Amino acid sequence: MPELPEVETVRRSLDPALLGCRVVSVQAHPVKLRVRLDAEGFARRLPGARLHAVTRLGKYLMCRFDSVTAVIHLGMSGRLVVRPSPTASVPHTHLVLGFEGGQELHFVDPRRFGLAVLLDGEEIASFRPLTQLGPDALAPEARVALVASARASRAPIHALLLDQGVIAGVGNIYASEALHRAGIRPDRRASGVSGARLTRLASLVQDVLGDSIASGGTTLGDGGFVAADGSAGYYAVRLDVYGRAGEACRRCSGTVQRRVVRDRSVYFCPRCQR
DNA sequence: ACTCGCCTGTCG
DNA sequence: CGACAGGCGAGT
Repeated sequence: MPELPEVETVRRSLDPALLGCRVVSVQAHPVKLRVRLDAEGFARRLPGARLHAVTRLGKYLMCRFDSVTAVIHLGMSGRLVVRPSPTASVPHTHLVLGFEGGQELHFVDPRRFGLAVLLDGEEIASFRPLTQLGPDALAPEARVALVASARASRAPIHALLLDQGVIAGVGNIYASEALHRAGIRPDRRASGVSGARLTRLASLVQDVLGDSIASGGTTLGDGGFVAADGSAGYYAVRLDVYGRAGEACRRCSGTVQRRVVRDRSVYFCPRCQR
């Protein structure tokens, strides 16, 4: 479910709640996520450790403790929620960290496409899912990286935006939204888009991500994304095309179309996107 | 550079 | 019942 703005929203809501606090208890279940959750490792290594920082790269969160870092990815359905201790676990809760000060961090992921691993400094430097990421989509160098990759790629521009090895953090919602803002059809071959339009697209990607963060991310329907304090994001009301098939384009008199590409929905306005 | 599989839940 | 869901990676 979460893309960069939602993960950043979670990160910001974790900071005030847990930063500087020590882990006092761990409940972990050895469920199969993207990789099996090492319940025994979490339970053995985390108690007594202090949380020093929560950082983000693309859609990954890194919770840095004294000598280990928990790397967490929310997949499609993952949530991180902070609750007062004790709070009963909802179904599909795979990890609960109790912190001094009476707070609990719950990691819940019904579909189990997410990831939670505990790594030391050496392991994190070679952890594949992280090392193969491109620059974070909000970093200045992401603009250069996107333009350079697009010039060399025969893939549709939409696929390039979703490629985490090019820039990290854009998912299905914001790929459609950025292309709409840029007036570029999603199926356009990346190398066929002019340099000027690519440069503009690269900026607009950052604009749409920033706008969404400012709104606390996108929450679609019930059971959708929530920040760690349980609050929903309200960027959904500002979406131009995502989820709006058949509705009026907000920039021209066209009608938003939905198309399925490799089992993912792509939304665009055929009138103002070329 | 694609397809498919991984999972559960919701909605029509 | 099938369609669909905000992601990723193994395999071809």
